[in-house]
Amino acid sequence: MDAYHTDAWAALGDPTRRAIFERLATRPSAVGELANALPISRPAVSQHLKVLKDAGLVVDRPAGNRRIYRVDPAGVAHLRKELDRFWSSALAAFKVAAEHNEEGDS
Amino acid sequence: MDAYHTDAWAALGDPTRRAIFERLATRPSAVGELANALPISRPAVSQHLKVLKDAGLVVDRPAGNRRIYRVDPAGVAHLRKELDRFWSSALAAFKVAAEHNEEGDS
DNA sequence: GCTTACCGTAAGTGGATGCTTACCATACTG
DNA sequence: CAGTATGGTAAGCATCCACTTACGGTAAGC
Repeated sequence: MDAYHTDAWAALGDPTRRAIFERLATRPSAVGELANALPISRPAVSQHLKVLKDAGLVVDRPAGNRRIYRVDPAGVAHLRKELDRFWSSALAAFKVAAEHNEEGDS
Repeated sequence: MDAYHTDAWAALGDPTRRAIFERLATRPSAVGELANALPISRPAVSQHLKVLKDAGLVVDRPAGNRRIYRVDPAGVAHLRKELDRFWSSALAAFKVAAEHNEEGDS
């Protein structure tokens, strides 16, 4: 339950997917609705949504004729945690290096 | 001064580059040193470093024979800010949707 | 000055990827 | 039951990307 099929980082690495994700965060939408607001075709949006869904970032729910996509809370929390870990591990030693900024190799 | 050549998100989307970045955050290293610790060749590391450098995430400094790469504070701060903006814009409306979680359409 | 170490770049290659059009399945509408 | 709307998927394609080997160029060691 804590392992996702694909990397959320890589999934959001694509600008188009980031745009889709941000738009979904603003408001859950149907596929055609997203495609209408983006400069790409509807199948392309569908494929992007598949990637996002595979990464656990979005979930879909059938709503009559259409299919509503929305941001997945669990995936967001997971990514949030991963980002926090990344930052902490990155900035921890980084701050130490900043202290040695004056001169340390001599 | 606030525009970077390439996307930091996309740069860190690659797992190998994330590993390099984290390792550099832990401790500044030379190219061969990184290549020795990774399952890829030295030129591959060089190319990854070029991408990271282009994204403003790392800086390099010649040290005698070798070339030391380290994390760039400005790039890290920039990415941090961008991530914060992303999260705030994403989670703002997302929280609203969570309140409607009980049931709203029936 | 010659050899060795370190590194960036050029060239080439296999595989991933983002996009398109075409097609099929499902659900609402008359 | 047709006809329309919505969307997932297959097939094809052009591009990008990560990696390799080969080469050139600078700095240290003898």
